[in-house]
Amino acid sequence: MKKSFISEFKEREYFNQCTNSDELDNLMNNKKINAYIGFDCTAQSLHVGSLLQIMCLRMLQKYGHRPIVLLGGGTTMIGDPSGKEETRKILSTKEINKNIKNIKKVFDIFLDKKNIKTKPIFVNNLKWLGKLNYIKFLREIGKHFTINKMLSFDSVKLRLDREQSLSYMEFNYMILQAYDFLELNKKNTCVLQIGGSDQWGNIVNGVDLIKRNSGEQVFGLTTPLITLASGAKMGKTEKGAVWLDKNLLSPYDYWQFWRNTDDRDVIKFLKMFTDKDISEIEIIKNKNINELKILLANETTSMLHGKVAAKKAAETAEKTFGAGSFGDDLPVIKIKRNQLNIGMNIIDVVIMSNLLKSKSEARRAIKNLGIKINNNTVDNDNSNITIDDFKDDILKLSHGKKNHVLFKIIN
RNA sequence: GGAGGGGUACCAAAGCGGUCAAAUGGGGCGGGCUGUAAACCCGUUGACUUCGGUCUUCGAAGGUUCGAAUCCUUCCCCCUCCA
Repeated sequence: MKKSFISEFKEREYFNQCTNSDELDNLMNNKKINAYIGFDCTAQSLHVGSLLQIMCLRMLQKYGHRPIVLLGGGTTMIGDPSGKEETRKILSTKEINKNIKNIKKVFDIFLDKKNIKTKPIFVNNLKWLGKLNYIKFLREIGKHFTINKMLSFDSVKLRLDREQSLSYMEFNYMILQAYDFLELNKKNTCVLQIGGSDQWGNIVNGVDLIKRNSGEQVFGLTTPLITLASGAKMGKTEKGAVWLDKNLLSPYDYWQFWRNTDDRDVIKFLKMFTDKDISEIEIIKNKNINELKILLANETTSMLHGKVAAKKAAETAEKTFGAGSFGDDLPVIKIKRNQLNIGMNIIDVVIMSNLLKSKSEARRAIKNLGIKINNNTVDNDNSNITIDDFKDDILKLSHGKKNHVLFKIIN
């Protein structure tokens, strides 16, 4: 039996809830549909927290459906209260537009634009939300929403239960998102909205609104919130977000992020974030766990940064961790030869490397034997770095096992 | 609007005139073990330092005092109960 979108969606553990799973499956097997996911534009790019949603769009294309990517210039101006404890800071239109432009690049990478039938449609809801007439909107759309029901949605309820303030502006967010769906349904024949589980309330409102407005049945589908085996939320490390943008996070660091996946999450991530067939994953799943992690890192990195970058990252990792050497994908700091004539204090060199932020931290790290030069532990924070510490004009400085920087002499 | 309670480092939470750069727990970072994993153990966790100390920090601004996170005044914010 041929796989369906919904069956694979479930197999890959993308499935959380659906307004009507059977009918949606039926519809998608008989017809190519347009489906949308909205993305928040509060940040300068997307991070792995949005990757599952992006994978959903890819899967739509795989089954011949057309993804609609909504970059919410309008809704970003309001701020979704779902899952948020506090009102977000309000961004200016200028910032939002800049973000949208940069975020779009992510989709240019992940989505196929060649196939005319599944070529993604990009929309910005500011186009319609920005033109709304308040009175007209209240009469036509607002009448379909009861406050009683709105108060029952988690996004609102949780805030109120904790007596955290929720502004009238934010309170309206769900109506705007519902209106987006209606608009896309009318203009782009969109019949499905996908989102994270925290979007369920917003999505259901859209489905209801369309039902009341035109009687048409449309669908909502959500993906689970990914929690790591360790209990933490995925995608945020202490060093910051795992960005899907090489200017914000290098391909090497992206590769490392996946390479360092908890054992217990590896198979799940292979299913979720790679194009490997489920059947293939079933076959290899008992292979050496470290090989699987490397596979995961290679697959995810090639998807985002390309095969060449992934290979380079893998080679650098191999050399750095395996051979105790280094690869050329590590961050490089250039240093002038004449700076080394008198020697440089080790503390200053550590600061220059950006491995640590303050001199105190650097001293502490040295005291804790956490700093290495060319794999030799530094045990004295007074030592000097001179030209003799360089081999072939290169010096590797390490903080811990995983953080390395190369210093390269330029003349 | 009335009556109480509170705002402490990344988070939670002690401290309530000097011994407080501030207990403890979580988180982070480093070390050990290992597999660039988990668990566990150890160290560390404001900045600068000639390693003697110095500087900035306990909601904000003033004040009392030889000396304040700790006492007083004003202001801002949050919570609980009443209207």
